[in-house]
Amino acid sequence: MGRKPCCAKEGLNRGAWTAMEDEILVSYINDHGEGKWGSLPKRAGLNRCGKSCRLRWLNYLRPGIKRGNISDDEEELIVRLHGLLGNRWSLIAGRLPGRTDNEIKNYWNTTLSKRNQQSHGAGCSNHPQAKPLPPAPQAGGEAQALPEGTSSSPIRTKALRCTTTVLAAAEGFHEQGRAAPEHVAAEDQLGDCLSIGSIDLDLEGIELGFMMSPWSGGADGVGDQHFGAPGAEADGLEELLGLGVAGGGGDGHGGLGDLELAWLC
DNA sequence: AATCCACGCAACCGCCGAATT
DNA sequence: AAATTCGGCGGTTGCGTGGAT
Repeated sequence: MGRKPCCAKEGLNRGAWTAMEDEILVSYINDHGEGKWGSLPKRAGLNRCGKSCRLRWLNYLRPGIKRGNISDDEEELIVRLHGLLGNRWSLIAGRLPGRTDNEIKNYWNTTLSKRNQQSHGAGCSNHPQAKPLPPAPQAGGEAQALPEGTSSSPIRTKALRCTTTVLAAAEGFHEQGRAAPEHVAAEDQLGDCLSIGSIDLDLEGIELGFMMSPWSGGADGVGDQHFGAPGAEADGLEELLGLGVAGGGGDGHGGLGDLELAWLC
């Protein structure tokens, strides 16, 4: 499909934003609201591409952004969510109010991935950090993750890049010769490295029920504020992850639509 | 004091799916 | 139905900074 490349236009400012540009962008968005990023620069009088404006706003200028000083609780939550979701930074960020996907991605790449590497080889403990990083979910990657000759019918709600975790569970069932499991206990498949809880898939009703195990809650409640009481039954992934519930800081990230479930049939 | 190097972070790039034409 | 546009995401790059030599 033909598509003009963003930011290809010559003469646009690139690189670090100036205070003046920030001011113009904030002022414009305060007056006119977000959106229409493609035409925003022109309307606002910014010599930037729309994507650049969007990125600047979402990651740095938006109200409520927290910068730096990632707490231990936030860090643990990042690690846990990364173990569950892989490199789904926007989803992870949606669980950390005030944090952006870019910041979490950077934090992971600079800090946590190193720590993960250091602890690699120490065996699979109860901590996901001790587990090798899951392969980054790639577009269409779920298909190749399935055994040959296996057809899959993913519930593809929005994101193609998928939850490797759930697929891994499905794979495990395939290996057990169960073509169409009625119930998938993800915890069994994932081992205690991911003590997220058990996942029940009712394929007939395409209903999901989750029994959650305790998440370590921190002093500020980051770890458990969205997940309900331990053992409580949630209504699905959305509640499990707190996606779309309480807005996750209202940044528009996350949501059940971002998740994909796959099963073998 | 000067240079080198490693690290962290901000920003860019390319791709994708959804929405629109 | 096909083409195009838009918004969004994750991976990667490159610059600035601080520490080591």
